Amino acid sequence: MTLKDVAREAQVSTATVSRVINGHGNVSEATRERILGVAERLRYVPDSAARSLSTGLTHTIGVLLPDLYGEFFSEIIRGIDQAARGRGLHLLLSGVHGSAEEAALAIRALRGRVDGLLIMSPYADAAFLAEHSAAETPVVLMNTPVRGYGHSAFSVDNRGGARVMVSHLAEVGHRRIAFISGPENNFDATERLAGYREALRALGLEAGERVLPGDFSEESGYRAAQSLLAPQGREWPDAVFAANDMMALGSLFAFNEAHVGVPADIALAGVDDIPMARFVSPPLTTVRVRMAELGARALERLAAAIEAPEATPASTETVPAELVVRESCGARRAPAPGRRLTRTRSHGRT
Amino acid sequence: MTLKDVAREAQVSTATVSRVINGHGNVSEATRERILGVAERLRYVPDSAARSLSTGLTHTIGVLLPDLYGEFFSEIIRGIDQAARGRGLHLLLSGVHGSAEEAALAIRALRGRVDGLLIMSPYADAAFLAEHSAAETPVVLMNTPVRGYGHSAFSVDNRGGARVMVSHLAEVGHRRIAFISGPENNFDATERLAGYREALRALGLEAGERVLPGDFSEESGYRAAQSLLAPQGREWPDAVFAANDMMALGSLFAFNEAHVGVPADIALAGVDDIPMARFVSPPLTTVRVRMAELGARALERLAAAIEAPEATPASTETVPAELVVRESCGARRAPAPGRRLTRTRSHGRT
DNA sequence: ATGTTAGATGTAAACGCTTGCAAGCTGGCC
DNA sequence: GGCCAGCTTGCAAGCGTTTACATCTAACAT
Repeated sequence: MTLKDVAREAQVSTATVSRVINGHGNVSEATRERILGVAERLRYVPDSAARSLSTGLTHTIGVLLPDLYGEFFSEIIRGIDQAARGRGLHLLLSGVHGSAEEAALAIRALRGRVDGLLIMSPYADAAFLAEHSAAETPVVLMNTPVRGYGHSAFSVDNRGGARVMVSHLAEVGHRRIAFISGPENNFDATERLAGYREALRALGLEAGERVLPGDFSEESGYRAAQSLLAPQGREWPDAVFAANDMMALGSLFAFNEAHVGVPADIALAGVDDIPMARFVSPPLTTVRVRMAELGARALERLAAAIEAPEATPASTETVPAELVVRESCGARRAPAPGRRLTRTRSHGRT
Repeated sequence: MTLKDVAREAQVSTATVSRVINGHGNVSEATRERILGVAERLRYVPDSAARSLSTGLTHTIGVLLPDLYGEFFSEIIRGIDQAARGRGLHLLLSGVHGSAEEAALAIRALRGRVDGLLIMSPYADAAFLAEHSAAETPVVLMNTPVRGYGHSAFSVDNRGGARVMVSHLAEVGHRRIAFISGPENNFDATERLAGYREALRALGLEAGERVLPGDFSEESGYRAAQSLLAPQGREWPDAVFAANDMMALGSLFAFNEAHVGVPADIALAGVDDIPMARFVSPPLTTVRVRMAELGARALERLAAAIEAPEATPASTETVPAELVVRESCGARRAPAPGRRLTRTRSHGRT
């Protein structure tokens, strides 16, 4: 069923049908209704490929993510989808796992398929985009190190989040605050580390600075905590701030094993607010980053840039991170009432 | 940069360029290389809208999911993406939140944009599809109650998984096995319930049958467990099998609160193997459903149906569910070594 | 009665690509 | 030398829409 069929059946030209379908004016009420009737009867649905070819618009935006795995990205996608739905846009998803080359390929393959690109990839710097994406395609970057190169960018305020956490720990009374860092080449990780250092400086706590290597894995957090407890004579810190929750959990395991009380003996905090953070014992104080919001806002901006490129100059925005205070940092004297996992008395059969 | 530009520059017709770009034979090596050179120099990238219009192929498949939220769907998407990437297919994602109407709209909007549809939606029954999707568009259903209506379908073996779990619980020695059910109108939930009942029957344990209402929420699991413990005179079951892990966790909380030892006093099991299942104490015995695999297989089938519709009759397949034995069911006498949350001695400040 | 105008509709080109068919060319064969 | 086969290339007609422009109609002003 094409436009032509409808036109023939309704005894009008394709132009008129097109006008009716697209709600352009200048069609008499009588014909409009006749055409609508025929279209309905014939179950006519416009072919979007043809439409795209003709108008140059796809009403689709490409989403490039480093991976489609896990809570983190599903949150972003959720935010993007919600915003896209509101604007009648479709989402073309592409998970770029490995190399820059793969990312380049993905971008190329999206050419002509999308009106704009939402990119989250460590490779997406200005040069890369200039090289691989069509100049006229609006691009919005998410959480990339690059800034101000003609593309809008949205980032989570990792640095600010880390600062707030350190301030909080200090406020609760901790002076020597250690940090378990993330992968060295990871943007989030380096920002969090920078925030940690900045805060220490601002609070005059540099003396207590101590950075332990980590790679965001639970395992690395576990090892970092162990190394902290190792009897090398050096004093334990008052608090351990892990660059993400998984490492904080790893540390928690290590502390538990060593019978080091959290937060009694050492306070603990992480970043991300993964679902598990609420469930462990003690519940983990952390920093919440609203990935869905980031996704939604990035899409909004991209949509604006598509509609009015001139009116939408490139900008860099930051999504705030919020402090989530639970018990692991020692701020709360009393544990939350009731339902917590480690209310468990040691059960049988051990 | 269009085909035409390349053709002009290379002094050949657009037909020849097209043949080279698409790797069709019958082009002399000399021209081929010249054209490739020009295309490279001009940074020519074929416009996919035009290509789609001409060939009727989009190399894109539409994915309709009930929601984009959470671990569950991100797993499916990951599986689909991986398989799609392997076949050079793109993914057009659509989260259908609410009504059947919304789903219909989404399907319509995808018309002409995709070569096939991967649908997971309670509304996607045969009549619905006949009504809203183009007859010539292959459709593969995921986890829907509908079967055998001309569309391929993939489901998780919820029923089998539940049976296996019950058998396992019985094997470990539990006779009275209670079940916390999921929402009544949920396909997964009803299948799991059916599996539970079947297994009970098969094992001659009907006497111990006891079904408690639940709705997949942690809260409902908590309440179910409480009602189980309520001193109404009725005996506790030996084991509680929750239709999903979240409810099992809720139950665990309730048992902990009541100082009922798991698995010493009551065994516990769930379904889903959510990440947290490994981390709680005792680690939760559960049934793992490989959603990524389901997604990947569904996509493979859809791709096959697109390439050779005739050679790919509709079929219904089931992705197996695996038993994951941890400690909550009482099967393991000794807890896993080392790193478990509740090794924690009760820490200070409580 | 004629010119003017605005609204309704049609005509046809364009969007960028693919592909069936035709045409040109080469060399080999009788 | 003529013919055929086979390879290379070009021509041009689509694919389904949109849209600038042209045309037509009727009402209205003069």
